[in-house]
Amino acid sequence: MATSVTPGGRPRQSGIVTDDPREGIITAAAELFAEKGFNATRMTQIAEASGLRQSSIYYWFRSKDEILRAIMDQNRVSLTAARALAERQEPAPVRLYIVLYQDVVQMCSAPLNFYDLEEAASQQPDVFSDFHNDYGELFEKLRMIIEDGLREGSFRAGDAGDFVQVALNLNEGSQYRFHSRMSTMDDMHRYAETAAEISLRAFLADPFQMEQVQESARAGIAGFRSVLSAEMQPSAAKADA
Amino acid sequence: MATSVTPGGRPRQSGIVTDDPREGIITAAAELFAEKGFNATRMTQIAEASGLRQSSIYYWFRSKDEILRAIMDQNRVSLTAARALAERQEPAPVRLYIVLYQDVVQMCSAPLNFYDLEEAASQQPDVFSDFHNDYGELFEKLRMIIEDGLREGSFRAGDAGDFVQVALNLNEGSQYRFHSRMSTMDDMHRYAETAAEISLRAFLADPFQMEQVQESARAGIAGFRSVLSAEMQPSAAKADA
DNA sequence: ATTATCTATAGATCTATAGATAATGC
DNA sequence: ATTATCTATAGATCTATAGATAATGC
Repeated sequence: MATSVTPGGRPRQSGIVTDDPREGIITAAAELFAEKGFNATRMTQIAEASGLRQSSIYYWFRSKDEILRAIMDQNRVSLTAARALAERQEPAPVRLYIVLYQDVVQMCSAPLNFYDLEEAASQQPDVFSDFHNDYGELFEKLRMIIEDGLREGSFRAGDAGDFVQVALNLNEGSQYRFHSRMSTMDDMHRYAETAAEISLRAFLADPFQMEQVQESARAGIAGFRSVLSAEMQPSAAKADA
Repeated sequence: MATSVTPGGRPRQSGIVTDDPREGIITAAAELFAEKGFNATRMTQIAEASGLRQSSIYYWFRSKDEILRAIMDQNRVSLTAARALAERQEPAPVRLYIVLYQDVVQMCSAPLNFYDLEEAASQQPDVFSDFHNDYGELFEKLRMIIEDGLREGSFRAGDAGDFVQVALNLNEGSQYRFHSRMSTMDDMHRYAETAAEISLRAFLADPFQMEQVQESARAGIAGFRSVLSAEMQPSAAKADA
């Protein structure tokens, strides 16, 4: 019902023709949200960017929030990585590095500023309930990995929950920076490595093992991309209800 | 002109009497901004909280932004600590720890979410120009301390600018967390120590010296409070122009 | 006369709805 | 008849201004 291949309808004033108006709106909105933030983006701007008049957006989406919701669905949190890694055999530090790295990459390259999402989620708990669930699950998975590491003796003594909290605060602070002043993909990946490294150095029982950890993690990430991209693509496969 | 001791004027509908309405508005606004953020706080709410009608605020402040500005002036960034420590004799790691710790404490206990301030500053560069200046200066002072440490050999090799960036991202991500879910003063200080420790562990050439660094830093912070409170109180001394 | 408040409202801005209109396909 | 757009605008919300009003002090 959503996706249509030109069955009719009044032509657009702008002349722009599209296979999938819904998708076009999502793309345009995502870009604008990334640039200005959700609240500061106007429906008029989204409409203009997708070649429609303001009110025509409401033919495809019930509200501005529903657009946010749709974008969010396309950008599932870095849970995928965390789920897969939580129960793997590799040493805890390597698993932790991979998840933290992926988390930064995912948040930085997502169209939405994490804090904006969080705000929307707390203002409308019903519509965005899975946001909190996902966040909670990510937190728990990270905690599990850290507890594994504590048991193995690869992390220094400390409260696992505190470790998770600090690492996530660093990641979130990082994505905020990257969202407000954009830079290249390459810089982003470099930075994601730095951020993951910082957390790990701070947690490792023997920080001098950092290089080994990083090396294994890099290998892991490379071998992991296939798994991730396989699980992350349902956005392309979904259309109508 | 601002401060007045009841010289007349129409009585308030609320009955509430104040020595210094301006100050009352600032306090009420600060609390609301902290709770809901700047944009989500309404002039009506500020008015209600200070016992006035909405439009009466405009007798004391030209605009909502001017209230923000006034609050900001009372809460000078943690530059004070950075300035004082940048040129001290103590080892670089100790100085870095102290500044990072103070930075977290200051931002977490400030009425304003740092990111809100930053947004206001970038939307109105003229009114908030010193915000960017201060941020730049803090960044530079931190870089200097880290470069000192690199020269001394107390930090592992790396780009000083990257170190500063990561440490600040962690601190800012932390203050955001503390601003959205409030907790006790005690928790905050404990957390500030954790955050400073994380950055230091990640930067130290020999992470096993962390305990010594922390011990010296704690002593330094204690002996430092007098200096800080002496320099931080001009907010009390300022009244009219 | 001066000061500090009040009430009322202009004016700006934005989301969302109502109802008209211009295509297609039957 | 159905679909997808359009134009027009209601309705909500918020900041800021205009002008009236109620105190004080001279």
